[in-house]
Amino acid sequence: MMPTDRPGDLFDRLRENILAKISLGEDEFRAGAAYFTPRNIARRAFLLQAGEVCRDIAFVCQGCLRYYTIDEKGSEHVIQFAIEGWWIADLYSYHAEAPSDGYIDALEDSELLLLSRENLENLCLSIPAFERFFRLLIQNSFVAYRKRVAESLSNSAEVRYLTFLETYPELVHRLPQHQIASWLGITPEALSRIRNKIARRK
Amino acid sequence: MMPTDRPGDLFDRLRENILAKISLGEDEFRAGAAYFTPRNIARRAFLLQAGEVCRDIAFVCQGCLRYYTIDEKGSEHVIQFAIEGWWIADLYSYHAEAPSDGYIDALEDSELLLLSRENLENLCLSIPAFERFFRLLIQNSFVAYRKRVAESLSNSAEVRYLTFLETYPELVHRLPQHQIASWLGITPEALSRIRNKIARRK
DNA sequence: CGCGACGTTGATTTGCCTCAACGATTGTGG
DNA sequence: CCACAATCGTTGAGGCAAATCAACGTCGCG
Repeated sequence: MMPTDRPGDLFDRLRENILAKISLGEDEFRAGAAYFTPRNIARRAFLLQAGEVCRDIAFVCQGCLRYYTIDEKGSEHVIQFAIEGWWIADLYSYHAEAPSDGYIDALEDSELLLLSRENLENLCLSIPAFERFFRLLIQNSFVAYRKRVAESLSNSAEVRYLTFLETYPELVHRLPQHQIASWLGITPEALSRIRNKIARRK
Repeated sequence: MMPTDRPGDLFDRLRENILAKISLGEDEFRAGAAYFTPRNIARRAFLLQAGEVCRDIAFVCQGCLRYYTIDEKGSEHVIQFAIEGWWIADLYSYHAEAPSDGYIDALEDSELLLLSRENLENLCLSIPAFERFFRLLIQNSFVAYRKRVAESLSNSAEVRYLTFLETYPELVHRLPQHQIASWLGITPEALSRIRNKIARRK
């Protein structure tokens, strides 16, 4: 079904997300939305596995996904979470068409809008405002990762956890603790003790 | 002096850097180069200090700079180095026109080409190929930071140092060891012991 | 020359990991 | 619908990597 045929709830969230960064007429938005492909994905299912080329950028309409890597000892390391209103992909693999070194899977049943590389290309050509949107999107992601590097160089696990609580309050009660621990770069046991310590202080 | 008046050595490196990513006629390049301002900076001098707004992106023609933050205990943490052919700025501050939380200073006497925000804007408007160039630049930086996050989550200081050696061999003999230690997120003493250990192994 | 910057080495401490065991909850197949 | 397994969070004991604190040698430079 064409998005122009119905102002579907799926696309409402995309519209909101895009209009927050750039200004765009409803006609242009609908034309742009046509480049996206809706897709549902079940909890624990993979959107991307290491070795594959990342074919799509995913916009999360509903649900929760993560991008993570596995090291040579077999441990998972969460690089990114994505809930409603977030974008997720392995951008390196996506643009270079090179095999990804990580995995994207769903932590909850999720509804996505996918944008393939060819469609992104055409979308940006036909509606230049989208070029600007995606530049801003990458720019913001870049800044976020740089902050994370600075944070991890400067602070203890406890401080990093407190920063996480402040920065992503909507994630705290939604993610299993061991996933948060992985994102922080510590073990679940360590996070448990940190939480215990913080609770005792109050 | 206009860059069109002489094919100055300063701009040679910029040309090389840009042509490596996009294709551009010599006329367009010269027109673009006119938006840049040459600037020399002495060792230990600041290009940016915390609290200031980052006014320029710097392209390094010659020399070496670093971007770093200072935590509440007064310790420095190097986020990025930049030698010839690299770009450096606090992009967040630059685009948001918000006060920076870090410092950029010169580790060696350096020659730079500066690009202000207004000039970047005009440059991209007048020569669209530059818009693409800077998008690619940010994209690559983004990917590099993401790799660094993954690396720091997965590996010990020793492995991270070995990765640094492989990834930036041109930096190893040029930077003081305590700067490398700071970039790795360890103390100079720890790096000294790691180097000692590696040397003994061989 | 003398001072500051830099790298090294040693002794001690500490933050986090590892391994192990244990409840609580969830989910699933018989 | 229950029984059993798997998942998740917690707690304890012991170990290790890196921090901290301190001392010292070397070099380069004003």
